[in-house]
Amino acid sequence: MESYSHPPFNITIQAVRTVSRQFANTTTLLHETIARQAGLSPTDLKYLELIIQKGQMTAGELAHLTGLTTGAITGLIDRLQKKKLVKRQYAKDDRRKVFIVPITANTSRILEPLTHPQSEKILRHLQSFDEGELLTILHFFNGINEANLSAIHQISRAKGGQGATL
Amino acid sequence: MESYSHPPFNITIQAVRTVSRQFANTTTLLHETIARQAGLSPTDLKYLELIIQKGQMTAGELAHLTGLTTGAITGLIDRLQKKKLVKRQYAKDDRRKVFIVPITANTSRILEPLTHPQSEKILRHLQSFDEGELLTILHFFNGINEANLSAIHQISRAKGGQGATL
DNA sequence: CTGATTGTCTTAGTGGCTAAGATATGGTAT
DNA sequence: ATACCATATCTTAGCCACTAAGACAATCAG
Repeated sequence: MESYSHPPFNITIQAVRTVSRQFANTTTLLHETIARQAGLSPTDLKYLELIIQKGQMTAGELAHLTGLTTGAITGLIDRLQKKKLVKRQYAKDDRRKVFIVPITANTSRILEPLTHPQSEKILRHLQSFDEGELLTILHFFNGINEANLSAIHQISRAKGGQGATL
Repeated sequence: MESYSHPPFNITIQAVRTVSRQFANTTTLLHETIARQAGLSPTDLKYLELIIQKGQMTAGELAHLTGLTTGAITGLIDRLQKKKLVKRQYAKDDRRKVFIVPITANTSRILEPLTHPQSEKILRHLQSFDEGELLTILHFFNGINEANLSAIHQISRAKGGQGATL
């Protein structure tokens, strides 16, 4: 009887759904905690990370990417600039455009102490899996991400289709 | 001697980190999309889900759980009550206390059409894994969640220790 | 019964958001 | 060049959820 040593399949599936939801929750909460500790709002940190990840971009591109209005972007840049985490750089070829340039060194100095221990812990956890297991996890995430993106697209399309394009 | 470098291994680990971050992002974005489509703010939906998940509770308990002030909770309940998604129920034994009772039927009617297709898709994805693979995924999530919670606790403790207890 | 405590609501003030329009630059047709 | 329209960002007014502080009502302790 394998049911002695193995929980029923459906129960395991339900367990995965539960812990993956918890993962989203704890990850969001950790992000907010880090932001508050870094003296930023959660959204400001989120968009700062986006700027760093995508590299320098214009205010308009960021507005489109985040789904925020240009007015909100102006305020966002103002706040980040005051903290020396980004700077405005006016384009030479088109002086209307303003590039938002991340000052990565300053951001790292603030964030790294907060994230480093956690990052190491997760690395060790990941190293406890073998290559095949990691590929399973990778495959799991890829499927969910694909489903999430298509659901976002589909639901947005149903009615007022505006929002972030992250 | 550092020659035991498995070339693909570190790359796979990095890939898992990337897709798990994307998972958090797409999940959050999907949640916001669903909320907007349901006529709720993302935070209102988040807290409504919490009320449903934990079952009925008093306003003060919700305030403690979410990290919001009691004033914010009053506003939250007002908004959800106006939409008939929760109701206030004054405790018999202590008439200061107000229980927030979720009206699950109304919430389901609004949310289910939005979430059902996605839920089915994810179920099918999960069913494509065998039991052992699901247990691997489960183990992965459990480790991360534990690390996240301890990091939240540790970072919060470092300075102003206030926030949600979700 | 009195005074302190508890649980929720109310009020005033703050901050980030949107919508709309101002400002400045760039592109195009004549 | 000139006039005109388009584009990119900033500015302004108003909104809404939040916090902080305190009001109010119910409960508890001596």
